Amino acid sequence: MDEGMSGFCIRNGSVRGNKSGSSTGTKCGRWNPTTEQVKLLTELFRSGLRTPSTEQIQKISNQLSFYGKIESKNVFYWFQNHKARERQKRRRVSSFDDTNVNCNGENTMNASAQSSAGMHQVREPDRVIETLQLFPLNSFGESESESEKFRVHANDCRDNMMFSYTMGQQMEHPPLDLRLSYL
Amino acid sequence: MDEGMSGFCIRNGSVRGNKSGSSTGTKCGRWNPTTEQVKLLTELFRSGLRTPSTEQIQKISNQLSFYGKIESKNVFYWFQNHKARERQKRRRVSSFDDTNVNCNGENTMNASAQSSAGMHQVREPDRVIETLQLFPLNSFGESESESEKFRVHANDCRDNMMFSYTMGQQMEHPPLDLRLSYL
DNA sequence: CGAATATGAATGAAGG
DNA sequence: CCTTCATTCATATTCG
Repeated sequence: MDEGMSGFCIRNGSVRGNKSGSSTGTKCGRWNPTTEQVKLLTELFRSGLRTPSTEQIQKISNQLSFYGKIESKNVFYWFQNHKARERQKRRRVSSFDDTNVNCNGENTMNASAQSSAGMHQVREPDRVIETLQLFPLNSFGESESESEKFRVHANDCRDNMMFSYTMGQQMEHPPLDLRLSYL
Repeated sequence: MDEGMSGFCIRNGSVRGNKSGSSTGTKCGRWNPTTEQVKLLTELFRSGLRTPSTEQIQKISNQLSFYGKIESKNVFYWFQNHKARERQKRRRVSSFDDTNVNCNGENTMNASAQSSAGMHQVREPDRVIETLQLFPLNSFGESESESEKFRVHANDCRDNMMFSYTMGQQMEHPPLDLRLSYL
């Protein structure tokens, strides 16, 4: 089935772990952030930066270009995605069955994946905020964070006491109603 | 040979030897759907469900959890992949010169792409963000010696200042200044 | 066993 | 901001 495989975008660097050597030829295709870039971006994110302004994007991109090719739009998209997924992640982790989550966690995910799409990793426990804000803006991380969204899942994603009927009750029949009309 | 792979592609081997014998390899690697789960998911797909909403995903996941460990994100990914690959095959089969040979457009980083990327952001009503003063006190900003004369080429409103000099790594003056106070 | 394949997972990029 | 698409990575499974 790989005939005609869309391989026009030659897989250049393959993994991002490129540290030396012919760094990503990066002929075309999409931006492949280096480890350092991801790390720094994550740091910024953790520091509370969520939606950098154009100027900030410019500067970040400029600085990060030291580690590899990068454009402003990459930074822009990165923050967009990171933020969005950080939020979506919360929603998607079902708190039903916890038999899976505790398996010592982060194994299959990359470093950035954990932050981005990783599941219930410990979110920033404390972003040692040495923040010295001059004006009462909303720059603070969590204060302005969830803005309009209320946190429905206030409790942690641990094995909270969900009403797990899956184990205790012996349901003689699976309550499966997967009809679209029901969903 | 580089010992790189610094943490990013953490392909930890801890998950080795998964399910050697144990049928329900509840190992933490990746979700391994059971036959019933796949069957039901396929049924739903065939019923026309393409991109379930969050609620639907939750319900499906919930129902399918009867057959084994599953999370919402598994359902989400399943539909994503299924749809994408259905399309992919489609595309492969009809490898005719479709009108949209726009694989060319994949030269993503061009003027149009940049402008578009920047576009969405420029719409920002430039609130005086200069007040964003944070002191992350993280490690990457240790070096004080960096000259404050950083000049970002803010010449153009667009972000057309990318110059990827991915030449090498000889200059190892790592310290960048990504402090928010600077940004 | 090792390559080829199928598929789960992740993420960059874009659209709306 | 939220959703969706496309591409790629990683791994389980199958096959020779």
